[in-house]
Amino acid sequence: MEENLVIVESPAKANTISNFLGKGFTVKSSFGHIRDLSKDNFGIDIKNNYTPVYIIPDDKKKVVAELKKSAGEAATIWLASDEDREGEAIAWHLSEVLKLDPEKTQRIVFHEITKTAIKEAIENPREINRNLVNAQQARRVLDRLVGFELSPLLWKKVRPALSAGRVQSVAVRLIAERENEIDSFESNAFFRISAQFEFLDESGNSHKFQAELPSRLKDREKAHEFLSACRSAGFRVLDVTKKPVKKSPAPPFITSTLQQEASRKLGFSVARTMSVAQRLYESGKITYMRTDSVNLSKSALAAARDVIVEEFGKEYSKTRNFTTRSKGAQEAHEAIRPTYLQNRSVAGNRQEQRLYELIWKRCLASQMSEAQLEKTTARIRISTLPEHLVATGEVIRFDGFLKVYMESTDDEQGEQSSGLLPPMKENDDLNLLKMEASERFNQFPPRYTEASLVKKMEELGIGRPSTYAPTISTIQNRGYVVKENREGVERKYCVCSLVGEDISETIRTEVYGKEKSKLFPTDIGQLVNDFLVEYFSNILDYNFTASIEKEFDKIADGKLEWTRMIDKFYPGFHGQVVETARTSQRPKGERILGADPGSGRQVSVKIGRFGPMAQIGEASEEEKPRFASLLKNQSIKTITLEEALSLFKLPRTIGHFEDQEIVIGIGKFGPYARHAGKFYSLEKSDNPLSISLERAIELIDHKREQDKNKIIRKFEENSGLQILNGKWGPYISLDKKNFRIPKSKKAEELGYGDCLEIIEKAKKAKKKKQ
DNA sequence: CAGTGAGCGAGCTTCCGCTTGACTT
Repeated sequence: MEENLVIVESPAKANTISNFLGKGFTVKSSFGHIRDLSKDNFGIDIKNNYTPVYIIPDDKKKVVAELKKSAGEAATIWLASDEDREGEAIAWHLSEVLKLDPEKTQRIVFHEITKTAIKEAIENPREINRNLVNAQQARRVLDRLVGFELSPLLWKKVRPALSAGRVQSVAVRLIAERENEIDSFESNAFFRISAQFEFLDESGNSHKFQAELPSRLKDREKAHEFLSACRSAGFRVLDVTKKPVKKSPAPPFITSTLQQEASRKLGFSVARTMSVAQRLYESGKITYMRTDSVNLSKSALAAARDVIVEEFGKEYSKTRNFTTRSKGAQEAHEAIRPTYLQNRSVAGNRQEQRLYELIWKRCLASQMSEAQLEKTTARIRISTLPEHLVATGEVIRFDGFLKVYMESTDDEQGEQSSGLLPPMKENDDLNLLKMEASERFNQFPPRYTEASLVKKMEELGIGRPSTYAPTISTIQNRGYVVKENREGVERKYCVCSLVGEDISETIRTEVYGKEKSKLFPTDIGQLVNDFLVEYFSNILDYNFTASIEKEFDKIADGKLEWTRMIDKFYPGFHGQVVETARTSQRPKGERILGADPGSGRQVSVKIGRFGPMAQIGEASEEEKPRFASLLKNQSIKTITLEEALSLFKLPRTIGHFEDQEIVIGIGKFGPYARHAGKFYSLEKSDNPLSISLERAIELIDHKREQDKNKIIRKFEENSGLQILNGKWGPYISLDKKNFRIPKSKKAEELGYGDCLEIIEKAKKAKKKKQ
């Protein structure tokens, strides 16, 4: 009989700890929470003082059974879940579900997975903190009440299967409001002056450098005035100042910063980052990847120091302890770092290697010296004008942490780093080579990327390291938000230049507004957001989470009873829901675009039962209205009358191919081309209103080619049986029912009998399950 | 599997945070 059973949350952690503890200890994992609220009747007995009704979900029954068995065989059970609200709740649920004897049960915590930390934890056990558990119950119950009251209201008022919640609805709000800001943004033009100078040093060597006018000029006229005044001017150095600047490294990664940097530097989505990190964690290469703490263990600090001194020298090492700045942080784990800092790279696929290297660099850099820079500023006097031009240069005196890592920013127009300025001094004369006044425009506020949304959510204290990626998936799956690229738009701008005595003007073009992997609200997202903000401004408030977190803290401190807190919130909120259900109009987001030139009837767009649609005429009129769905990339907010009218031109015949006509239309699955009774989906870049016959034929040929490759084998014995190539590899299809091929078998080598055997087995297995 | 947009009513959807595999056509 094993003497000790230790229960942690993650199986990978269980493995590591097991090695530290050795004989006499069995370490098992709970795989996170083992119980949750039932889905029936909120899982809360509201009338009975909000008593939670907990159940063990089906996929956790096996784990629980195993833990029960092990617990029964152990003399002492050590509950070693994380030291935060959720972890404490997990410990409590374990003690309840496993019916643990308090005499035999110990609660322990550790923040880092090292032998000393664990030994220390075992020597200092404590009891389960019921106040902390109650804070978690309050959190859980409140989220359930909000989510399960608001979502059905949306089913009733907007569309089935929608959802709303404390976290996701605020995330959607951020994106919707940013889009509104961009819509109402007015771009102003102005002019910027830049000049290229030549400086001749004492030996007569020529140095060229760039200087700028710090202020903007209002318009083209002012730009011309400025250049004219400079035509016959002399230029002289007014003064040169040098200033040392220090740059410090960023703290090591936590979940949110890892997601941001992997997005900027590697182009990973947040979900990709988390799944690659998970693999690195499971193979023991990095510490836990869902964390909000920037803390590093003592052993990691020592290892970092050793590696830095060895690789770069003593002067590059500077041990630092970072403090966590985000508010809601619970700090149950270390920062994300390599388990062995001496490993600069690891085995694995390309993505794993790149992410690991990023983590290694960031962690190491955090323990390195500041970079020392010298910033030089030269002011240049213009003999004919009171304004000064300014040239700046920056040189690195000591690179420090920059040797391994530089944090990126979300700014798309990065500052151009200027190098060293020429060795000029006060009153030196300069030759003007060229001066330009270039038209610029102020930028609309940036749209969110997945990663910058995570950053914003973290600032607001909304969501947790374990939920950032799933939340972002949810709001996309519900159709509130889409991640898209946008083509930029060409814009002309004016450049006036002064060379010698001549002032000339040219018009150039640039592309602006190009977007890559940005989050856009959909029509339904905007509609739902407007509705929720109107009727539930308290829940959608950006500070809602922060203010209830304060209450949870009071509960955790034993100063507030959790059911009292819920009772202060729920009756009012429930009344709000009932009242909104009774009084609010079904929101349609209708917009009237104008009149149909043909019939004079009203043309409008709105959200219908099946999504955004355009409509000619009104339901009240004698003649029935005509309807057409909007295209995927069109929106109720921005569609024009002309665009709406052209939707009614579908379906249309665009020509003939193989003696049959090709008809373009929009169906259940989007735009299609129909030919000889078969349908061919148009691609995203194809516009159904303007697609050419050639392109449509290309799509048909392509599809035919694909279908040819799809079939791996056919059988004479039965034409309904085929081996096909699918998204997840080969599979067997029998009369449109599909069956998996066991991994041990090769698809090409399967005979008719083999297929039937596989099908029979699959059918039997299915019966058994039921 | 590609034409929908009236209204009714069955029965379904849904939250946030902890964790991983199982599994899809």
